[in-house]
Amino acid sequence: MQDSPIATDKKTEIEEAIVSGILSGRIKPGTRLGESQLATVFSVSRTRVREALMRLEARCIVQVSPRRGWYVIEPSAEEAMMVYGARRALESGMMRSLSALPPDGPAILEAHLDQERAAIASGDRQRLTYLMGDFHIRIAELSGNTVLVDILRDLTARTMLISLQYQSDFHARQSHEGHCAIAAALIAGDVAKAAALSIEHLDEVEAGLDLTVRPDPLADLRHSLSLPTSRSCSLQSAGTPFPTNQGD
Amino acid sequence: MQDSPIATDKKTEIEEAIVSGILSGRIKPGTRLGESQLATVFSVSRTRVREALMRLEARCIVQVSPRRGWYVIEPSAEEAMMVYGARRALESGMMRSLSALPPDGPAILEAHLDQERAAIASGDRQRLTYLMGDFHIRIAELSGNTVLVDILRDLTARTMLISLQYQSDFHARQSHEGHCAIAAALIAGDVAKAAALSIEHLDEVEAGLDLTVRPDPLADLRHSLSLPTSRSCSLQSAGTPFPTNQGD
DNA sequence: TAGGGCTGTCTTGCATACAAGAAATGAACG
DNA sequence: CGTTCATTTCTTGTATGCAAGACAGCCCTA
Repeated sequence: MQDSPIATDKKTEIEEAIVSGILSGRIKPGTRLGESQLATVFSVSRTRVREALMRLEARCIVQVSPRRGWYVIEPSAEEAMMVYGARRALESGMMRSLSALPPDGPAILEAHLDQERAAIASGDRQRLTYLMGDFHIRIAELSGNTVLVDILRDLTARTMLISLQYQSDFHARQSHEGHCAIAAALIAGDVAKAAALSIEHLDEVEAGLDLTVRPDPLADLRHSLSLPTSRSCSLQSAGTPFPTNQGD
Repeated sequence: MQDSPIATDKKTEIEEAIVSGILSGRIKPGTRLGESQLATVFSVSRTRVREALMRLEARCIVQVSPRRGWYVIEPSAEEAMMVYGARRALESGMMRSLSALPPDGPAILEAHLDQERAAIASGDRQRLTYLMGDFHIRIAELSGNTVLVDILRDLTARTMLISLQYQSDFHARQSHEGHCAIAAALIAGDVAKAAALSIEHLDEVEAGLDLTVRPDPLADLRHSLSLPTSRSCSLQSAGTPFPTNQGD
């Protein structure tokens, strides 16, 4: 039951399924999201699929090319830098506001870090990817501010797309250590240090990207040729085109 | 030209018109937004209206009550505090990242402050309301980070709804002075001071609200009775139900 | 008069049909 | 063989129709 994640109400089912796919790295930037295909997969009419896609478009997660199709956003280098910039501003500011951690805060952080360690040990990369992004959301949750959580959730989804597009290799251990340092500072109550570490951490992750070279300079051309992106997207023709139940 | 603002593409026309109405205070929290009415006003079918409303729902600006109707969000006191909290985190973090202002930054800030002064002098409250929120967006624009701008734009719209619902009286002069101080610190290059002033400024504005008393404790009840909110919303029966062209 | 149920009306929810456009295909032609 | 143009197919864009539900008003009853 933990596969079809949360399984919220009918209304946001499709939206959440797509976001979940992105968050766990199953759906890549540039993936085509055909209305009819999704309608078939979810056994609904195009109307509801469109509504979900519209909402995702408002969240800057998908994009429609008029009369051509819906595609998961392929963030440009500029957009990538801006997303990281926004996260630096938001998260550092958030840290500074976290002077009083809730009583169970340390335990929550420790539990999450344990999960990260377990994922590293087991080599479950999809889960690790998800956890790495989720750490920051965990912290936002500690603030008790759901507005902050929602904003950060969207930024995390976009970050995931950026990583998939520009990250040459994933320094899981380095990221994990960054998380540990931030958590330690927070638990120690040193919010200024936590803020500084957050900026540093995001800088590191951003530095791990290769933004100077476009990962797929022929992306536009490929689109005109209707080739998915660089590799197959598996949404196009596979028997189970939308593996929402994959992963943990 | 500043009335029907931007008048972007056909696709976001309805959405932007509603947001613009909120930003200038013409549309109040709790206002009912009937699909058919909007469809008539914009001379389109309900389909496109629904799409616009869905996008606005994703931005936490409107809300649908199943089979009853769409309403502009009436932020709860909790949500109000969280929005201000998010803005404090975001804006203070943003200030600290603004070490290098663009060359025309000071001029832009001064020009905006002049507009605020002019609006105060002329007593054009609608325009003043709009400008007060827009100041913060101006600063985000100085960062050159459109991601930040978009996030702050949505938060500003929500802030506007909060103000309309909870602000007993509008201390325009005090807010203006806060803006002046922030601008001065930014121009002087003292980002830490600008960050501190931002938090202070938002605290002041939040303190100006009356969050302890629900402005309309019977809101839910009224809804069940299908009375708009507390007063008439003018969208229901007026001849020109949706005055998008009103205001400056 | 107060309460309960029925019915009419108005709303959104959702599916479907068709229009409009883009891109791929293939044929004709130089 | 390469190019151009018509056609065919596939996609989204938009409107419309009908179903489902909520609410208001009314009548009926006790």
